[in-house]
Amino acid sequence: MDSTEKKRNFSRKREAILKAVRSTKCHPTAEWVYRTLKPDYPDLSLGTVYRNLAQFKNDGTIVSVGTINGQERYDGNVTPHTHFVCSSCGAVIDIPGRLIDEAQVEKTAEEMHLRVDSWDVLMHGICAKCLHGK
Amino acid sequence: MDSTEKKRNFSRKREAILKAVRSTKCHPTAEWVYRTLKPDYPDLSLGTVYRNLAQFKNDGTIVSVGTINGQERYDGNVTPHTHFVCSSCGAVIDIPGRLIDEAQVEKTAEEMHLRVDSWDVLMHGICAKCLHGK
DNA sequence: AGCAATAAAGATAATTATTACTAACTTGCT
DNA sequence: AGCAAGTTAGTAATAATTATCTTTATTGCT
Ligand SMILES: [Mn+2]
Ligand SMILES: [Mn+2]
Ligand SMILES: [Zn+2]
Ligand SMILES: [Zn+2]
Repeated sequence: MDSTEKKRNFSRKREAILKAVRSTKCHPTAEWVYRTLKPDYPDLSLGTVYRNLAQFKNDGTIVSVGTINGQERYDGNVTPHTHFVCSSCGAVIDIPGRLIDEAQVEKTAEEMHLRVDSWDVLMHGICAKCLHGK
Repeated sequence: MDSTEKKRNFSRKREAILKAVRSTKCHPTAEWVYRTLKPDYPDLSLGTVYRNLAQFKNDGTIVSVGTINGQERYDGNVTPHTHFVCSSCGAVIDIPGRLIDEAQVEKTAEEMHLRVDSWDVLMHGICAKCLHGK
């Protein structure tokens, strides 16, 4: 048995939080998850959302896109893909594929004596909606 | 003349801040710049560092690597390159090259009706120093 | 079902990075 | 030197996230 593994009880709210993150493509913030669930879970606490998101991120159930405009953005889609961030409205949009040469990453890692666990590509620019005036 | 352009006076401290960012490969935080300059500029204020870094970033004089462990990391090297973040010690290390297929980015941008201004590749893992026990 | 052990949550306080404010000080120009 | 506009120090205010602590919920067992 692994001494680092922690027993985890079932939690209705934790399930709801995971479901909420997985239900959207908007790459939500903790705040978004909180606001979304609050009507159905009136006694939900923001701390609970933060705590569980951190937990899910920690064990790889969800992933973080990074901090955009001061807020961490999460993603329930853990299959590797690329992200685009709109500098105007802050939207985070999925781009299919990795756009990167995996073999070259491996080579670079070896050359520089690094252990590479993951990588992400973040594109910046203006989204279609913001480009079209409205 | 462009009405958006603002007159800017010379400032000894602003020059020092830029020089400090350019002098290192550590991808410093505002705090690091402040601590580094403080001995030579005893009345330097942290707000001044933040204000000028934001300004430099804004007009492209320096660039931001993103927010790592809650702190924005800057880079005086504006030629496109890749970054590696050590999950253990937080070091940000330069990786030469872009590792990405520029033509494919262009194609994707057009297909999805996005205007892509820039992109960065961020690798995560364990750095050489942390891998070797110490 | 009742119960003890412990995990999870709610409420709130604390922390931390960053931004805003304002009076005093510089700079660029005449 | 004298003025207008830009910049700073010092400090207060924000805002996201984390920690704490008490209460509640879940689990495994009798
Ligand atoms: Mn995504
Ligand atoms: Mn760099
Ligand atoms: Zn947009
Ligand atoms: Zn390291």
